[in-house]
Amino acid sequence: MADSYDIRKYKNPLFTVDSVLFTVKDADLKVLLVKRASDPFTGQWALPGGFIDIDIDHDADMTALRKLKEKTNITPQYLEQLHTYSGVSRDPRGFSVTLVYFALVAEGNASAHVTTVDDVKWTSVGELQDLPVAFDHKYIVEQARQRLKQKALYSMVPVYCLPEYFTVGQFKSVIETILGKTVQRKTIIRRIEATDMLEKMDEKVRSGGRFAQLYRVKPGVDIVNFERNLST
Amino acid sequence: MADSYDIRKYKNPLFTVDSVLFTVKDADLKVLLVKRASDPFTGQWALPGGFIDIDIDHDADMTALRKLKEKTNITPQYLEQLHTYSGVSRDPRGFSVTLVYFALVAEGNASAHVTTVDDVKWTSVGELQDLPVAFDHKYIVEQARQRLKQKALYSMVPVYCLPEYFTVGQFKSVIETILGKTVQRKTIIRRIEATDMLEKMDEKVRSGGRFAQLYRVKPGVDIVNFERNLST
DNA sequence: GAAATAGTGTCTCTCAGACAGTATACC
DNA sequence: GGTATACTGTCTGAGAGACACTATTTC
Repeated sequence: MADSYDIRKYKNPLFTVDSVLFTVKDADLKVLLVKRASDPFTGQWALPGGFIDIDIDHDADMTALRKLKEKTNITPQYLEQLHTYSGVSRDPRGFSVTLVYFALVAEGNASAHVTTVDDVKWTSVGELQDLPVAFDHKYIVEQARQRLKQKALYSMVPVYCLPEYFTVGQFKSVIETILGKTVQRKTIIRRIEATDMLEKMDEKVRSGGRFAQLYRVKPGVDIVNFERNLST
Repeated sequence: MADSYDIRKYKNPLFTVDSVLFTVKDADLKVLLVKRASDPFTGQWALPGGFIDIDIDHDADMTALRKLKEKTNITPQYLEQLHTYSGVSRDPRGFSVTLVYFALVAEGNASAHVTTVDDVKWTSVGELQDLPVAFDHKYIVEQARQRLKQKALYSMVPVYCLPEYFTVGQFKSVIETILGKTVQRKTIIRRIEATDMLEKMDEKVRSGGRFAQLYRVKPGVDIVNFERNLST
């Protein structure tokens, strides 16, 4: 780490914390964007985020959560660091550093506030091309999507796109949306049984045909990884 | 990302870039540490790093590489981001943010300069406990070691701990050192053949018994990942 | 020859993919 | 009954683990 800090010698880069928050709605992967109210890129869409407030935030995780809460009233079910983007050319104001988080939330836990304001919206990642997006945020969303895809291959993370109680069919659908391909229902069930991360509830729920078993994530368990990927 | 920057409102956190540089020497995993010349933690060992110089560095990757070059005269064969550590309590000077890289180098490409100075040294990660280490760097090294271990299970990254030309036996030994367990030679060979990332050289080299085939990483190829882990 | 390391052949085991077959709901 | 979705049984295939076997070098 650094020697004693000399403000005269090192100009400080602009440092911000942003989040790529995904959800799955109607078999479509959505990302949360906010409309910028000030320069640069006023009026364009950008990832929710902002500056660390060192009087409030204990660390950057807290900044990410606080900014999501403030701007969108959402507390994600899953949060991890994606990457830190930096460079002289990604912000017209000069050298900038952005710590980007990658977050997941169930669609039902997310829509209440978002639908009441017009400067925050869920955007289908497929439709990002056509949208005016600020900074390098289009690229960052794509990186996050790749990470989510990878994680869906070898871990249970997609459960964090689901409501508290869910069926195998819903879980399968979320995974298929993330991967962009179908997977064998049998494979999902084998994985659920292998992990011991979920528990069966006492109730079942109607779902078109035969009633479906309800599951939920066991309280307090950690995310489970597998030693073999699903096929790509 | 952030709205317009107001220095009066947001005090800037201290931002630095550090690297955890590993190598494998004599079947032992080593990490590069430098002795601090100034407060805080003067005289203790710390990860090599420092401040971004926004007049020189195009991005933080370049800062990491520049600092390694300046302090240790090493250019790593592999470099990726590990994590960004932040918080109010990890530096006595106040809220700090440190972007930490994870890097690998062959032992032979690394020792020339290091052995001539006494404020830079390779430390066995097993011996870190007994050493006075600054900040949370002990914890960070452990996180980096876990990442390296994971990567060794599902990717070819350990080749970046090897010199340009190497044998299956050397590759096997590096992997075993990183994992702390033996692996089947057959498994290594199967993986080498599956990836097409290495090429056989025309020469063989003596190695105690029968001559061993020399390999090298094909120029320009990317790191290859596998869909199944080695067992842990 | 023995010792040491390199390399091959091949069996087992685990788990994802595939898909047929059964179960239970609604109409 | 028909249709839709839930769930099970079981075969195949890929790749890691294990380990016996052969090959080539030095002594």
